[in-house]
Order: sequence, then structure tokens, then C-alpha cells
Amino acid sequence: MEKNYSNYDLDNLDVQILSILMEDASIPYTEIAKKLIVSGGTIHVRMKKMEELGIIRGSNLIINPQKVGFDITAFLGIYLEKGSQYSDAVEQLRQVKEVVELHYCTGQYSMFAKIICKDTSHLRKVLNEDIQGLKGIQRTETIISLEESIKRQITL
Amino acid sequence: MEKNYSNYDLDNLDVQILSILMEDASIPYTEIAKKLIVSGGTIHVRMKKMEELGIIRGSNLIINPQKVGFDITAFLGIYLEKGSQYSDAVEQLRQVKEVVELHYCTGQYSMFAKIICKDTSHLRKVLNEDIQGLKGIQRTETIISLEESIKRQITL
DNA sequence: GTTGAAAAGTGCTGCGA
DNA sequence: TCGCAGCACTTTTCAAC
Repeated sequence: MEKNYSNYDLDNLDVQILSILMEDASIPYTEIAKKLIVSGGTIHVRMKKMEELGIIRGSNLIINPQKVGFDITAFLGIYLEKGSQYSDAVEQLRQVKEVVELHYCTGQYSMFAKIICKDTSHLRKVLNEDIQGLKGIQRTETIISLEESIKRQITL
Repeated sequence: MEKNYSNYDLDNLDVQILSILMEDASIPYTEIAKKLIVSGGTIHVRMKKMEELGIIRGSNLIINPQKVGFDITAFLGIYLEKGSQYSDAVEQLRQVKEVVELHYCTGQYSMFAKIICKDTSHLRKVLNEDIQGLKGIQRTETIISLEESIKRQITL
């Protein structure tokens, strides 16, 4: 399905289509077509091309975590005992459902995670029981987000 | 539009609908209905209710940043000169398009940002020219992500 | 590559249980 | 409150430019 172009040149039309749908994926093709003064069929062809190229990963329904009782976002700097334990640690952290992002990174931490929990006691449980005990993890540093002021995708 | 229930009890059906659409918002209601053994109309009613309650924020087209030439993800710990400059700093950072997330947080940093850039020279430009010079920002620490191993939404 | 329209499928609304 | 059926709208396809 996904063709092997590492970097495809998007033209202006592609970028404008993506920009619109990145903000709201439910906007109909026909409406985009009107706005960009092309036919609906063209939007469809472009989208199909970009899907095949792997530029489009899919679409997500975005929910408000706070409304469903998930109130705490935290970042976790993770120190591994040895760098070689990285892939092991990834697999273990993948089992922890509260981990929504995990990065292998430069700087003081070996890995860096973003986790979302229901409340402080849930966070404590995840840190103490689910993460601190994992094989290869030496220690962690926690940064708690009190407010998410900006949340968006890149501007093309 | 949005009713003022701070926390509404979702039943099992609501949670299952959300779980499916959070992974792929393009799945038709009729298919969800078949999977959960209810009618399409019921899915529609539940979705409308959750939209009115503000549980659903919308939907995004997810693109692969690397395929469009954005190759570097970095996290930025930001030290402010005074905590009171927070809202000022938020507004300034909102103008920097490369900043995709910004948190006000506990711990050593006053604020914590996630930024996505095209390459190392783009990152350097954003750090040196767009961010370091902003009023109220004392200094920053950069963590560069070499690999994003996990990227998902919360599991309800 | 793009267009325009026809065909297929989906979302929405109202009635009935 | 839920399910069913008809209508409106969208996506998809395709021949022609």
C-alpha cells in the first residue's frame, strides 16, 4: 500500500487540503472543493494519493480527557540502568495504558514519557506500581502539567 | 451547546463507541452498530449526546510529520524570570508555529513545550531567534527526541 | 491532472414500540 | 429510550477533456 518515496513534494493544493482537514476531519470534500475552487473528484484523488504515500496516517476522534475523568497529565523523565535496555523498556511501557507517548532521547534522560491519569492517587499507583518496578529502569523524574495552554498540530 | 455537567457517567456502550472512533474516526456508524449489536440510530444518538456534553472535541486528520519534511521533535523546559509572566509567555509562544504543545507545570521548569521542526538548522533558528529572545524567558533546556516509540490516546 | 455526473454508501430525522 | 425506514447528503467511480 505505502509507496517508498521518503519525501514527496506536496504542491500548494495538497498542503491546503491537509491544513483544512488537520483542524477538522469531518469537513466534506465538496465543501473543501468549493473553497479551493476545484472539483470534488480532485480532492478525492489527492487524498487517495497522500494516503498511499503514507503522508496521512488516519483520523482520530478527539475527546476531552477531563470530561471522562482523566484530569492529570504528567511527563516522566526516565533513567535506564543501561542504554541497551531500551527496546525492552519500550515493550514494558507499552503495556502501561496510561503512557500515551514515549520518546528515546538525548539529554539527561534516556527516555521521556507522557502519561495521562484520572487523579493523583491513580498517578501515584502508575508511578509506584506500574513503572518504577520495571526491569532496567533506574529512576524517574516527574513533571506534572497544571494546564495545557497550547495543543495543536504542525502548520505546513 | 455544551451542557454544564462537569462529569457525566458514560455507560459501557458510550465507552466502546468512543474507543473505536478514537482509533479511526472514519469508521461508519453502521459498522460500529453491527459490532456492538445495536442500531445505527442509537450510535447517532449517543454521539450527539456526547458532543453536546463536550466530551467529544472534534476530529483530526493525522499526518506523518516526517513524510512532509518535519523530522525533529524536541521538548523544551522553560525557565521564566517571574512566574507572573506566564500568560504573556503563552501568548508569545502561540505565535511560534513550531510549538505544538505548551504546559504550565510543577517541578524545575516553569513551562514545558513540545516543538516540531524540519531539521537541525530549523530547530536552531526556532530556539535562538524565536524563543530565547522572548520577554520573560530566562533560559531553556532542550531534549531532542530521536525516536517516538509510542503515540496513542488514552484507553477508557 | 481535472472535470462533472451517476452510482453506492452513509448520516440524519421522525414515527412507532 | 431504542429501533426501523425513508430522505438528504457525501464519497467514490469513471468516461471524457
